[in-house]
Amino acid sequence: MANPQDRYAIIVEKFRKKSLKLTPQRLAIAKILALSKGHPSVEEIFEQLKKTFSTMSLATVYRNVLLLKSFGEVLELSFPDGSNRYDGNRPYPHPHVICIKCGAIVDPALDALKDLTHLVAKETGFQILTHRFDFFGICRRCQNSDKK
Amino acid sequence: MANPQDRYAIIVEKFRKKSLKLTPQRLAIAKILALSKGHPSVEEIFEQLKKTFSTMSLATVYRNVLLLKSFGEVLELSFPDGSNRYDGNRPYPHPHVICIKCGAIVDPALDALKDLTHLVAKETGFQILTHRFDFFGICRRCQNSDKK
DNA sequence: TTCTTAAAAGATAATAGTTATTATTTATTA
DNA sequence: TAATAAATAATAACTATTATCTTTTAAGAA
Repeated sequence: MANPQDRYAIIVEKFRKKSLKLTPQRLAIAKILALSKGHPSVEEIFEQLKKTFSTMSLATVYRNVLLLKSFGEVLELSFPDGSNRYDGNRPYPHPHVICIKCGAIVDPALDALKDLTHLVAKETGFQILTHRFDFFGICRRCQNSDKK
Repeated sequence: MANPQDRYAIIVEKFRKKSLKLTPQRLAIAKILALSKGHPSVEEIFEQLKKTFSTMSLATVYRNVLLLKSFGEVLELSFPDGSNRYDGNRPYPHPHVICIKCGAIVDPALDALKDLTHLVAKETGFQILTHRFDFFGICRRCQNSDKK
């Protein structure tokens, strides 16, 4: 996991370079995404910030997440059930392991992937630009709680 | 690719076993999905069947795709842009290569994946149930047409 | 073949997540 | 401190999918 403070500084610098305003709401959203351990959803970011900003609007969260996505500073993970989760800490494609019971998302180390990309490019003739690798299953905690 | 006729027969048999009616619309949807070379969307299935069934309803396509999905006879591929495509020919998880220009979807042969699943299970403690592997890029045809 | 009926189709309303719009507020710079 | 371009807040609009309800039909029985 990248240092959250470094990621936060990088994102703020991106805003500054593009002469975008550093509003408190915007910075707070950036901070949550830079931490981003739990891969939060827009709704979760919104709920968390309502405590600090009483007038916080859901649209503001959507707007800024969209913006950061367009900068390549946030990775969007959309799931078959329609839900979207975000990673501002590691905004480049990487594999995820998702618990279908509790929704937890874990980043496994899987170095073998680079080789796969080359293999696929060779086999299909595609120029591969990005990828998405997700494993779905049940985390250790949920496996244990099921046994009770 | 599995034999489309076999896949069609399997799906029809599934309907029969569950005492579900074999309506012409239902059978036509099943046939398109059993072929399913191009990984059609609901909209594409609907457009194609309107030619044969003048009163065809979009809801009927959704209803039957949902049904087949619940039987495990169709694999749903949902994409970040919100689009959904379906594979009734190989309804089990397998990797895809998607062209971001023309939307073509190709199934590469990638035997290395089984090992990855075991690796991930070992590393994370998850019980892995399914997965999703997508490579995004530009197909050979679109690479060539760009050069013009 | 005709009759019965449970299920499916068709048409459309409802839903949910996201994006667009507009008036108000605010960060930034001079 | 004032000017203003941009962001926020509130809400309307949009889109893909699902639910509802009425009409039609497949399938088994008489």
